[in-house]
Amino acid sequence: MRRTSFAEMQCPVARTLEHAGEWWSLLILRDAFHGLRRFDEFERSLGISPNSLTRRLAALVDAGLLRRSSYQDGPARFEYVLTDSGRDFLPVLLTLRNWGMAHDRPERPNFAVVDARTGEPVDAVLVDRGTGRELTSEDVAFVPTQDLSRTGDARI
Amino acid sequence: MRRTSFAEMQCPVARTLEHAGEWWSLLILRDAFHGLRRFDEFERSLGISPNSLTRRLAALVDAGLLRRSSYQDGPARFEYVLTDSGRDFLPVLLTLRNWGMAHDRPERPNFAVVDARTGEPVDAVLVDRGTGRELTSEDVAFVPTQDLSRTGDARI
DNA sequence: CCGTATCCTCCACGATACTG
DNA sequence: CAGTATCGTGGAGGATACGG
Repeated sequence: MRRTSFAEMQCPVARTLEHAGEWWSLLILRDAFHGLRRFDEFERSLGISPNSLTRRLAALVDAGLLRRSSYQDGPARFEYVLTDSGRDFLPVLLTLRNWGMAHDRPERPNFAVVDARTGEPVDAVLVDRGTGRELTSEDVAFVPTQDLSRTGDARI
Repeated sequence: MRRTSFAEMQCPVARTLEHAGEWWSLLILRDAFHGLRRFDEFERSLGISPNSLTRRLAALVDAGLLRRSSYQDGPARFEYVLTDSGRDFLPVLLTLRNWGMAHDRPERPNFAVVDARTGEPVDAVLVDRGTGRELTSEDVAFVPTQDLSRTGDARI
């Protein structure tokens, strides 16, 4: 056996890694978030070889992160657009980016609230329901909810 | 050239991928967050072959995410502990996990807000500063705070 | 117990050429 | 333009054996 199947592991991180496939996949998703949709756009942006791109695209479609959508008949043309699942990958990319930037630059990564679909920053503030007081990042921390952490055998 | 060097890319996501190395690396980091430190602990937890583990551990130490720390002389013994950089990877693991869990179960990934000092739940709501509208987890994604990424003992 | 050494396999990726 | 076909390679990872 050459490769342990991450898909069969209980851990949701491992399963995610299985679906995300290879590193190229994440960079393709990143470009998709930037609005790229067509084969040659990805090809030029990434400098990936066309056959590799074909494989990665197919894998992402297969994993349900991208959808292959016809936009022209005659000569059939397709574009690759993010599904909801694919869009849910944005936080992963953002944290990956933050790590990279934190270790390139003096600035540390900051807390940010972004639009779930577009990734655009959202100017929002946390408000305590009881007191009506605004909460800062000094006041609170974010932790996964009970629902998520208490899922039987699901360990990170 | 077999592999494009992600390290040379401008994109911080790509550079992060370069440093994280292979998928095993992320699972090793995950285990490190769970408190594992020794070779055989990782080996048993992951089911990874010992030589692969040696390579991954060395790569993570080389990338500055783990530190190889002697804890015993005589028969020299080492353990592998998270550096600050390694600890900064926690948000990546969390978002990876959230994605995996969101696609296993009906519930969407979410975060709970807790008091930074006591850990007590805080009943708070996100409000858009512009419109005054309350934001739900459907509207926004969270990029964890610096505070969270620095808490070494943060439960995953 | 904590690894290292050898050998091998498999597959992601690149190079190149080709097609409707 | 939007891919597919073919071929070759390097490196991750497993199996196994060995050592301090």
